[in-house]
Amino acid sequence: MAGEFSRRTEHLLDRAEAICEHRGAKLTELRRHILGMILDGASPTGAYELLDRLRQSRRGAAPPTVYRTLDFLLEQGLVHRVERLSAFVGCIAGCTADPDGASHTHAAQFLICRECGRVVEMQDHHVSAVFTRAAKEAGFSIASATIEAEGLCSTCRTAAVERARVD
Amino acid sequence: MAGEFSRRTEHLLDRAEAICEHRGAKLTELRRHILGMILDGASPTGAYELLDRLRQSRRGAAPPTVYRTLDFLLEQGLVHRVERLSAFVGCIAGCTADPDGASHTHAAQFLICRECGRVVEMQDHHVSAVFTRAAKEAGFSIASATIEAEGLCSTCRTAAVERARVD
DNA sequence: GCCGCGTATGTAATGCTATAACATATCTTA
DNA sequence: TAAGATATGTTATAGCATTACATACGCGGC
Repeated sequence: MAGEFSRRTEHLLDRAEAICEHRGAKLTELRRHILGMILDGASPTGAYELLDRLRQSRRGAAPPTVYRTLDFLLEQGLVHRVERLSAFVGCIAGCTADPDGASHTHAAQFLICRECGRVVEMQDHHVSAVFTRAAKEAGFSIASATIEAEGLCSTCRTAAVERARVD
Repeated sequence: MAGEFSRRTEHLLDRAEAICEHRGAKLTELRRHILGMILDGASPTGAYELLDRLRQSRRGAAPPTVYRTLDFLLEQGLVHRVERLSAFVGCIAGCTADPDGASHTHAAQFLICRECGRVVEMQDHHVSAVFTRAAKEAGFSIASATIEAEGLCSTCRTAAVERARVD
């Protein structure tokens, strides 16, 4: 089964496995397989798409198979959920963290282009820090944050401006 | 039908109606009814809960009835969608905006308490501004942003600390 | 070794959220 | 009043997620 994923993905999987082990958690074959599919994907992947692909090698796979695995990966900070897409992406920071490091949560922001559908991930610490601080001032302690936006990526914005100019 | 909602809600509905009219949009009876239910609710309301309540007065109501109306209200900036809850809350800023004012979008942040389920809405301009600027630096222009968090509200946090102390 | 327990996965059914596609009604304005 | 635009009704279906219970697997203590 080795070589099933890209070299980069396999490398990340190895690191993720080491991180889990260090935490007393197990990146089982199933979990590794699903994390691999997510990491290998160019864009966020839906649970049922993961299920379809999983079924190619695992006959009896059903929704709980996938959702339980996703819960595990989310808990371990190995993947993010993009709320607006109900889809999942790998968390590179989570997969490459120092096993001795403390926190499991890696703040990320997602930008979704309306036009081309592409999703850009940002890891702007300042953005999450400002939000965390504002929440704290309201007496609220954040366990996990969702920061996402829909709009136009630079390419599509340029194209839109161009179209407007021609009209 | 007047007096169906709280005084405050009826007032907001009147303002929302004026705003729509000024924009050349119509806050029809159906739209007013659904917006009223949302504004009257203490916490975010799901589409199917709105549907159930709507059916008490409108026999043939079906999911599209509600979702189309929600689309309209979202477009007009009269309600927000809380992604993590798949639920809707009224946008006070949107309902009380100056009809001559420009933008329809009012940036809001939502804090959802894990313990008590309560949802706090913040309108911290700085938070959204920082996010918008960070996105812009990545070449991305934001049309609409989602900024939400799950965690503990001040009350539940205090209670949790108390419990920990006793143990 | 094997028993018991905790963890992980299999399996079937169901619930919740949202949209597609087409029909009908209402409103506007020329 | 006819024509077009907007709003709503109606039926069906798609997509996302969970519940509940059964089975298998791994591992420490006896």
